[in-house]
Amino acid sequence: MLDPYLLRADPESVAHSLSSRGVVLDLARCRDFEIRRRQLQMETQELQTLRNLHSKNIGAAKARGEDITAAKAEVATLGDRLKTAEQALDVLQAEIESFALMLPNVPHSSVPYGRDESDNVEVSRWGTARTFPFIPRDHVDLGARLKAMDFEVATTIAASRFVVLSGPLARLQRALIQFMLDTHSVAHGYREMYVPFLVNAASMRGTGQLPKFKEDLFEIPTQGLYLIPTAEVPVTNLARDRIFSAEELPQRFVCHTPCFRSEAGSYGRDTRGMIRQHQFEKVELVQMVAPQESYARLEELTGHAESILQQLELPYRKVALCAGDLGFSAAKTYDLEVWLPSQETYREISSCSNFEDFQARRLMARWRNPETGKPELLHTLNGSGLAVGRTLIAVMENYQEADGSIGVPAVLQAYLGGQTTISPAG
RNA sequence: GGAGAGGUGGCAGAGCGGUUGAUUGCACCGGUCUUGAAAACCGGCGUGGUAGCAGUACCACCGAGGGUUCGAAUCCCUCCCUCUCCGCCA
Repeated sequence: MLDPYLLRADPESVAHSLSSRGVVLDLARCRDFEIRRRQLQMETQELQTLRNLHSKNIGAAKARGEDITAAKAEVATLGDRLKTAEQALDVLQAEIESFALMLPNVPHSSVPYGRDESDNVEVSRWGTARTFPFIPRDHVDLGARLKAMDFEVATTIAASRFVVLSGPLARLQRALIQFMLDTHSVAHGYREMYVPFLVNAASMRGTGQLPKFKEDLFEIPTQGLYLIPTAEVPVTNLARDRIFSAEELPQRFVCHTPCFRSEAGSYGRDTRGMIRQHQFEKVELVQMVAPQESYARLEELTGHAESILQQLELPYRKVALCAGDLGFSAAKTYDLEVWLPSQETYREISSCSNFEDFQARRLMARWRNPETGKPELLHTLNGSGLAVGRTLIAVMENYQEADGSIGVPAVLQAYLGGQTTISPAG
């Protein structure tokens, strides 16, 4: 959520900032909200003051043993007027809030200008794509030859966009998760977390999935719960309604969870293979930090995600999202894109964002600023470190051999009991 | 699932219809004393909002939401959560 003061005091500047991401702010509506809110609130408070005054006098009179029936009659109509004013104010404030909840975050000044994906700016590249003396297969073919990746049976068990992994690929996926968790917790200093995979509506609102993106979620209406689309939701909500001391920051968490997404808006896109599934594994990095250091932390966190790709020796590039391609809650985002030989292109495998105080305001996640002594909103960040399903694909495709076997990256061999290759025969 | 108890400030814990935003203790911050520290003593110490240049004034908040009342932390209703015992269960 945007700063309500700013929205009130200077809606023009908010409108200008949002226009860079193609969002038009209804200025007339903002001004109308402000005028009505101010008037109703003052009226309500005046009536409350009056009522409190009368009630105190009645209390005092009663204590003196005086007759209070006349005084009571005098206040009789006040209650109704107050109730009317309070209700009108409630209605208006709810209207203002639901309006504000639909507004996306303001892009940071360093975010490149642009309308969509094609305007994103490549920041760097790492590694070189292997040249194959044969035509590289995609992960679907490779998985089928290993008899370890089955989309058809998943459809009979659940629906399309699910997969069943077995044997060496199920184990390889587990090895990737272990490797990522170990790296981030031991080498990078994140605290490993295990959290609920179902969360309530308040948590979804806190990180920005609700109210605007309800259709992207899997919902359990009978329980009032939602399946998490990313560990970002439960982990960031650890800071909800909390005030951290300066010494407690930064809070840094790493968490592996399955992620559930309805992919409502992507019919027909990436229908082949494991690129886009309703359920996938992800290791997520989350930080809660003091505002003045959040952009330095974004660079750091992105570097932590990059180190996984580097250790797996997977070629990738780092891209700064342009304003028009930014997610709803993000002020700045780097995407990491891994090289997929079968598609001869880079595909997103991690998304690292600084949300500034956008999520913190919804969450009431704060820290006590030593300079002011006051609780102030902190900044939240997160990034995939990495999307495990897509990492599995990338390893399979980049490490494949002509006979359909797959080399095991050196850093994963210890997690596979020293195994160096996965082959169809075995 | 059955039976009971309870949710109050950073923590502990009073208050159970009136001047209580809330006794007290601990923690925390400032001061006196001390060579320094501790102890003792004095003072301060929640959050959000409205008006104002400001000092300040006012409003709201005692799990959440409704209700009763001139007036609710205190009474009533609904919901959420926690604890204890029994049952069931990975």
